[in-house]
Amino acid sequence: MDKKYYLIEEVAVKIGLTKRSLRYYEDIELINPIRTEAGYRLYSEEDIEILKRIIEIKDNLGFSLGDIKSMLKIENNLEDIFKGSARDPVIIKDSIESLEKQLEDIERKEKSLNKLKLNFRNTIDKLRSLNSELKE
Amino acid sequence: MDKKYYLIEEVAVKIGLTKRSLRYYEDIELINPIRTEAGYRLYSEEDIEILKRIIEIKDNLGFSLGDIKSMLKIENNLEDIFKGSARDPVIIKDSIESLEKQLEDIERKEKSLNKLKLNFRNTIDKLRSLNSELKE
DNA sequence: CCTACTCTCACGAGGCGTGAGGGTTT
DNA sequence: TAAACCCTCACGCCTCGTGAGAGTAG
Repeated sequence: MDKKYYLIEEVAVKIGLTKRSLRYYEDIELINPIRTEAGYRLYSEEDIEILKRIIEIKDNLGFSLGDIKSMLKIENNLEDIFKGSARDPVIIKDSIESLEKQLEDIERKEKSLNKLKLNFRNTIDKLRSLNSELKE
Repeated sequence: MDKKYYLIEEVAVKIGLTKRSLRYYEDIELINPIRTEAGYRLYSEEDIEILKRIIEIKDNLGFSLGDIKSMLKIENNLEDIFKGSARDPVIIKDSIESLEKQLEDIERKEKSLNKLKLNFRNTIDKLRSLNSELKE
């Protein structure tokens, strides 16, 4: 099971961030690529998937890199739990609660977004029919 | 048809912004309350509704005040169109296009949000069943 | 006279990076 | 030697405000 790894430049090109930003994302602990002996960053496929998710969540939704960092942290906790290394019921309970809170947040967003969407659709429809009226 | 108007302090309390922010929102042309002779801001019920929407869109969705400003501007254009004072087909066409672009944006957001939601739900479910397993 | 309003100038925190410069690896 | 990497320090821009101070209205 040998893995493929990528240097920072390849990753930058692949996902459309600057190398500088990739280093920055590491500074703020969003991502943690392994290193060569000499200290060169080596990004795994998995790292790249995470980066793509980060970009999607950041660009398409209203989340800051800080928000995303907490999400990822929770995910890491979960991995530990599922792996069996952290089956403390208290931790599990806390995790569930934390996730539920975030889920509520998401659902609130969804509601607002839906309202906005209907609003837009409505207006577009009205405009369209006005447009065809005028053409008659 | 006499309207009710509110001074800045009342509005601030009512909707949970500072007076300072309300003035700021006016600076950046999000809102435009009328004034008394002496220059005091007078907010109408309608202004307050707009402010509430601004807050919802800003807090619950990922939109900046700048984004919101463009949305409101488009809405104003639309009012003119519907009132019949701007029935230029070109303007109508442009408005439709602009709205469609924003709608696409919203739909993209919706998709990402939905993905995120499913992800969260899934994880919560897994955690819950793990939790009840452990209790046996 | 006190309070609420007006304005303007300026500052500030947080988010998201970027640039330069000097050193090391391939 | 050139190109790609490393690090650190510092700066910059944008957003979203906030604070202070001086003047006017009720």
